[in-house]
Amino acid sequence: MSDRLTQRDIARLARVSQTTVSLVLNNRTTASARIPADTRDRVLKVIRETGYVADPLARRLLQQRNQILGVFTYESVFPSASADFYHPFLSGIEESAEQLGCDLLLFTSAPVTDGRRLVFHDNNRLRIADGSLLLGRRIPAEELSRLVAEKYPFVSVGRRDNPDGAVVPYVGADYAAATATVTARALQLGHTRVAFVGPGEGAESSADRLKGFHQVAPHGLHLSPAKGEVLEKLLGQQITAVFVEDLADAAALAEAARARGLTVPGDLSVVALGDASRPVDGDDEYSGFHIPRKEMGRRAVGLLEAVLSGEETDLQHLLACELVDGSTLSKPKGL
Amino acid sequence: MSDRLTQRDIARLARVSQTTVSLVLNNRTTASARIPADTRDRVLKVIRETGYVADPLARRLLQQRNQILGVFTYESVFPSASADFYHPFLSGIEESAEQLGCDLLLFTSAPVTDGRRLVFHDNNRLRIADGSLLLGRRIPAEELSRLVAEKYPFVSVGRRDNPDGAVVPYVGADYAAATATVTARALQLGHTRVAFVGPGEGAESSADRLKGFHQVAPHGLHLSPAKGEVLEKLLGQQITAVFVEDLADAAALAEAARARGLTVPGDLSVVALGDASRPVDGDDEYSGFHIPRKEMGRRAVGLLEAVLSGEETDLQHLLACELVDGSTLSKPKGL
DNA sequence: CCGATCTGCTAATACGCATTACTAGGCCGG
DNA sequence: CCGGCCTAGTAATGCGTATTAGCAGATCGG
Repeated sequence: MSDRLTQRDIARLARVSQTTVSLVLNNRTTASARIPADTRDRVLKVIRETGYVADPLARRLLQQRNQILGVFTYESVFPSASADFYHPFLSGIEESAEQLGCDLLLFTSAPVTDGRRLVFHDNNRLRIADGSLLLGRRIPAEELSRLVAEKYPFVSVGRRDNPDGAVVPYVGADYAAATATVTARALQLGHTRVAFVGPGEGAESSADRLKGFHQVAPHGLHLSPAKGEVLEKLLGQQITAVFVEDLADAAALAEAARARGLTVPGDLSVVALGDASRPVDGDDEYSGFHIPRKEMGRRAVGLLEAVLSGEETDLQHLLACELVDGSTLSKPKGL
Repeated sequence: MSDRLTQRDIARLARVSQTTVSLVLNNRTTASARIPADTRDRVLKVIRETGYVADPLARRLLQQRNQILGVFTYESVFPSASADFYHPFLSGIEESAEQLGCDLLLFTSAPVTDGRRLVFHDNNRLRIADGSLLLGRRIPAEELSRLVAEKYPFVSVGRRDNPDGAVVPYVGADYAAATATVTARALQLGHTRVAFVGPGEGAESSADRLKGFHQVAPHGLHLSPAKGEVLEKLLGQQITAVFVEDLADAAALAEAARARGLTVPGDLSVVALGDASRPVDGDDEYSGFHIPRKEMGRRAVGLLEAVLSGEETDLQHLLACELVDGSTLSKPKGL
């Protein structure tokens, strides 16, 4: 068995030129080039007999695009711990990429330093892809501004602050609005002493949530993440409803409260401002909201495709979160 | 609009020829063509500044390496249901690819038909990658033999039967040995009426397990997967130990048995021949074995790399499964 | 019966890259 | 001062395909 068949081989066998083979293959029937039925049939017969298939590489070489979308994650793509959290994003991305007929290139070659990757290193291969999706809790502003400056087509999954002058394309979740909504609901139920638990800064997603919280509860307490002592402080301040950035932390907090003999939501309402970044056991349904992760992935691919095909569209999208009317938020005791 | 950069662009910017750019990029220092340090640096500087990367398609067209490994999954890469099952494979693949400095190309462009993908379709892009890893429960023999015939470098994750005459490179798990071992253990404990639950055919992984089972328990019962009526049959045949292909099915069976007032393992020992293909709740630790999934991923990448660099090695590897001495296998009642 | 139009096809080219062959200029030894 | 050899590159070519320009022969209109 010799090497791969080419159009030349087919041409030779059918006693026509390579051009004719190509024309027949692609069904080209322009004014300047037409192939009569009998010649066409002769070529098709040879193609059928040999099982010839055009080399996709040579084919794509002539076109501008590669049909490859890059996926750059600022943490590992398949980390065991946060796998469950990132999975829906990737799932949505895969789904849309499949519909577009694009392959996904995971930039695993980017060296990991201090647990995170950087797009820009000495051998960055970003340009292999037509454009890329950026994923991760936090993305350094320099990276974003450089990407914009170099006109590299990309879309961030998750809202990012614009570095000076540059517009960062993204498909994010509207954490601020969702947090404001659930906070307002708690106030309506009669809670007056409320607290926010989480970093509230650093990543945009954290800042947005805190912002939404303070919009509705300007004097609400803000504590950093969850150890036993957080519970102490909450109780010391007679907090009756707590809003936790990460569902996993929320679960830990609820657990700790119950371990101390408190009831949830009776003594303490616990609201989760998103999904779990690590596995959680127990089957409470936490009040709060879910991040539309799969949809974010899908829409990010859609936006990237729009950018790549030169369409003029809004580059920044916020999707609504899905509110969850769970079992961990109720009226405060005594009302 | 910054069109994609080419070597010509780099050449123009660095005031050299395209050839020189190519030579610098590939570190060619043959007798006939050498580039002095200052010219080289000038070119490299431009490359760094522009972030130029060679077009992988054009590169592959000339039979070079790309530092891209393909990942072809015969089911969706990120399916919600079996995510947990496939995750460790991908995790291992990612880890090794990262060490090799390779990116991963997920062939999401392959159209899904009847829930599965096929490598060979009219626009297959396999050759963009240097070589590929194949993943999935079942891979059609035609696909494998065609891959071998076309001399495409690939490694299957999971043992595959060789199609006629062809040798399929793989890194698999030794299901037969592991199943034989746990079956033997059950017999040692005194079980005499044992059954195997699962397809036992179709995929190599199923066949191997059944084979291992029958090696040790030639007259053991074989039932197809788990509904309520499976339990009926088991009880009707006075089975005391059952070996289930899928941990998820094992869990369902144990659940059903308990619902009927039986104890596990008292009345019925339940052995899981592998990991769960879908989420399972309950926190039993099932006796049986685990599939060394992450290691399989790692080793598959290693084997592919060896193949790509032309090393002569064994193309077929079986890894031992990790035996689990869980809580669902004990002596049969009355012993 | 001669130019114009049509028919059926092919030669040439381009895509981006790697590679081979080759050249122009400098240097050295004899 | 001439032939050989080294240096630092470049021109040319080919990979397999799609596309454009164009050519030879047939047909047709006037």
